[in-house]
Amino acid sequence: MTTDTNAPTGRRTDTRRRMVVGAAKVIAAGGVDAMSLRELAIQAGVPLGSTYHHFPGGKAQLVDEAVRLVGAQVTQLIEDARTQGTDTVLQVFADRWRRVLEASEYAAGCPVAAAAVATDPRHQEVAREVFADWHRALTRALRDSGVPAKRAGRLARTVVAATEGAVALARASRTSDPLDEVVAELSELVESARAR
Amino acid sequence: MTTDTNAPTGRRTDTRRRMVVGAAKVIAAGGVDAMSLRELAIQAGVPLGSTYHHFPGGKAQLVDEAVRLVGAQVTQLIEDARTQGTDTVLQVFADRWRRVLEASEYAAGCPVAAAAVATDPRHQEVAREVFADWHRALTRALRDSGVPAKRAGRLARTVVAATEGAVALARASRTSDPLDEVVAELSELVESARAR
DNA sequence: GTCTATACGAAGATAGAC
DNA sequence: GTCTATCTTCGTATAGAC
Repeated sequence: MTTDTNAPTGRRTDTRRRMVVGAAKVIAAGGVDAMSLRELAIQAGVPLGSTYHHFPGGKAQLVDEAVRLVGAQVTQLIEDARTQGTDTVLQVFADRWRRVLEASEYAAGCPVAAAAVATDPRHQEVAREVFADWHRALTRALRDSGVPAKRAGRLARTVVAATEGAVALARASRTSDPLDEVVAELSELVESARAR
Repeated sequence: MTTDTNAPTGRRTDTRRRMVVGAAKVIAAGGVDAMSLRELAIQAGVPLGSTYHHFPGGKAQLVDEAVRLVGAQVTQLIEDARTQGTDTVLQVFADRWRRVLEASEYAAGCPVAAAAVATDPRHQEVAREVFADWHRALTRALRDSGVPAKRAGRLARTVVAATEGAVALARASRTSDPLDEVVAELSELVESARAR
């Protein structure tokens, strides 16, 4: 039963997830305000009313879940790169956003950043938690690659900030050049932090 | 006549500017979508209909003017610091945003970044131009302070990206710590770029 | 020329039929 | 439990009175 992927319950579960994924995409492209439950329900092929069955907390809940989902995915990405001893965690992190940018022709960016600049403090809090997760994971990765513990935290924060900023610049200029340039400079910075 | 600050025409001109300044603040706090012409008109003490007399292009025009205004102010700030030989252009740029963050208790950020992630390509284009202005000014400043010409452009881009990203992180965490950390790292980077 | 009143659409959310 | 129809509010924009 539970292995039957065509079962009604299976489809329903899939629908719920598709709504969260769809929400993440719309938020990444236009911010929290641009995400309409109506349009999202239409795109997912479910009636508007059903949205409140799956998400009793309404729009706020859906937004939070979407941001947390992307947040967890990226945290995992960083963790995987770290445990595999990849010494280019920078690249892994930046490439994730490069793919989002290119796949959307620079229309979409980072949904966590969108939540960070939302008016609702609730969404900002979620963004804070996700950024903190990324920061922790990146700090560990930098320490693993030889950056002194005292410096790693500050450097990891800069990696998150610079990359997020580069994504915004890339959207404005419709080029991934900002991301390339920032990664190059961050690499220099990490290298010099390792040396001393 | 033109020096009479209490003249009706004087007040009108002031009203128009106040609307642009007010728009910039709302955009900085909640993004382009959060800026309502209704609320803005109320706050400025003018009827909603008058908005379209001052800004025939409607909301889009007001948004663009607001973003360009802040953009020009910051460009001037960088230029002033450069011509006065300030070797901490980084600090001047970052402090500008630190003030915005603290004055709003971390509710407001950069309106240009907000335009960069807007759905309307028109606003993104304005953001691109403003970012380009800042980039040019910062590149010149870095060259003046001894950074090789070939490196200065890349480094300036990183300064803009990292600072903008730090503002977003600061809003999420309701602390200016990210800005401090990023400025510290950027200073190291500039210093090392000067040395070699 | 300045402002009042309103048109028109879309948003989030819910009530209630089935 | 699932979906239809609707309520209320707020957005941009405009028509037309003064």
